[in-house]
Amino acid sequence: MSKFESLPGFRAFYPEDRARLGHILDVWRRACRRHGFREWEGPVLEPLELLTAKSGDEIVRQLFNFTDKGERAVALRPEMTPTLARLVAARANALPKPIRWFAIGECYRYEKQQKGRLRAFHQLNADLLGEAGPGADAEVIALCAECLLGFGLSRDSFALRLSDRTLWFRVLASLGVPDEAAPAVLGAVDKLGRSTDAELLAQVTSALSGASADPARVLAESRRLAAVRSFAELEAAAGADPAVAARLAEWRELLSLLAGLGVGDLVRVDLGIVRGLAYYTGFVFEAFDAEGEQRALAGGGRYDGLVERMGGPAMPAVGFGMGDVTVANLLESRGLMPSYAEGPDFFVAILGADARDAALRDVAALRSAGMRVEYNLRDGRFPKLMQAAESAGARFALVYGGEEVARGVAKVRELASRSEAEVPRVDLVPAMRAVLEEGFGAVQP
RNA sequence: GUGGCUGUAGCUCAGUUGGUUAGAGCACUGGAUUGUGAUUCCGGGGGUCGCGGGUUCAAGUCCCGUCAGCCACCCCA
Repeated sequence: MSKFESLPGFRAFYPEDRARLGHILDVWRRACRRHGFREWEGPVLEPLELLTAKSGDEIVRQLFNFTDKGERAVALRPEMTPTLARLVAARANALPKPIRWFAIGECYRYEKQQKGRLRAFHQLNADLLGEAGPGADAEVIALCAECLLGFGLSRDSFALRLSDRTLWFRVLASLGVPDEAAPAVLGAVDKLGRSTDAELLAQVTSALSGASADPARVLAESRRLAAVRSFAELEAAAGADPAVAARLAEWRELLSLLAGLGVGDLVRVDLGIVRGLAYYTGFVFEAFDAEGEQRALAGGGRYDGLVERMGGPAMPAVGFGMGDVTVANLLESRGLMPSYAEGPDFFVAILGADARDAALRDVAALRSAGMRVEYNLRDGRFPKLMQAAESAGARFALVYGGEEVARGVAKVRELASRSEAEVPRVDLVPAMRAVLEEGFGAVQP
């Protein structure tokens, strides 16, 4: 055991772990590209004030922040959205709209870790900026779904809860809640299932201090709206307020677009989702595990005011984030995590010193042709070498002994079937290319 | 940040009322085996029992502290 341990919440990735992580990142990247999103990347270390500008001073508690040698207050990025806002703001007028961008990067949060939550994790962020209509929301929600379907998850194993902070704001306004008090009331809504009635009433009362609205009525109406689980219930709950009714038209459009994009069956209306974050302004959604643990897998929504607040022009935006830790847990529990070991194409088994020179020439030739080749560094006997080839994860072994070299051939062995064929060494590269493309039959007599 | 549970080999674990030099299986590695791989046999490496202190003739074992992991809160960008 080493004297050193890794820092809490930080992971090291052995090759098999890295292969699993790579699988997740690959699936995300492919899904984003299929949707026409372009990848960007930002700095891991950012000025502290970029992060507090977005989320307020309270988040410093959850940041890896310090003062660097130039006396700058800096922090490891806890997310990528502030960086995105800065990049977009800097070229806002030059970028063709809509902007479809995604990023995959490691992010850091100074929190006490537990299941599904570490201090360093990889996160996918996908954002669509410059389009205010429901078409953008639909596109991003569909992409979120595709980023999970790409793992081979069945359509009933997860779902997307869809809610709407615009609708919440309008309902609260019709109850006499002033705009500036609405986020605090939604903070109470976010805790509906977890706090006692007395605590909730106290929180709403405090949020409404100085306003004319009746806290008990606001709480009761909020409870009713938060219980809405379908669009039909939503229509019924909307009431007579024309501002609320107008919003339902955008709901209809969004639901229709989602159906058109083929993910309508994955969406569940759930007005109980309000997202704690104050900067969300419209539709918000959460992907969650529909079986068993019901854990949250991704979250996002519309944040129309953020780019402007970060110093850019007014720019509508919608996006989501998805972390590797919860996704990995889900795939493991569903048996969907591939356990492929990245083996070489060929294991060259060198039986003796008299064959090594010829074998290494062929190793070099195969490698130059782009094939992945491993070989035994010290001479070994046949059984051990076949074991070594197997445990290396190779599909084929190439056997080099004195006999083969003397006759100018190499022996090709398919490890799984244990069948063999001989190939003249002068034809080795094209023959092995054919084996990889067409299978072992390409060299069998 | 608060609370609960748990720390013995890479992994899963055993270790007696405190008592010799801390063990097993798996894994790794070498040999039996000088060209056809899953068996078998023999050998080897790997532990300051998470770390520090205390009690004791004696601590993996009891006590305190600390760190780490897991879980629940908090938070969830």
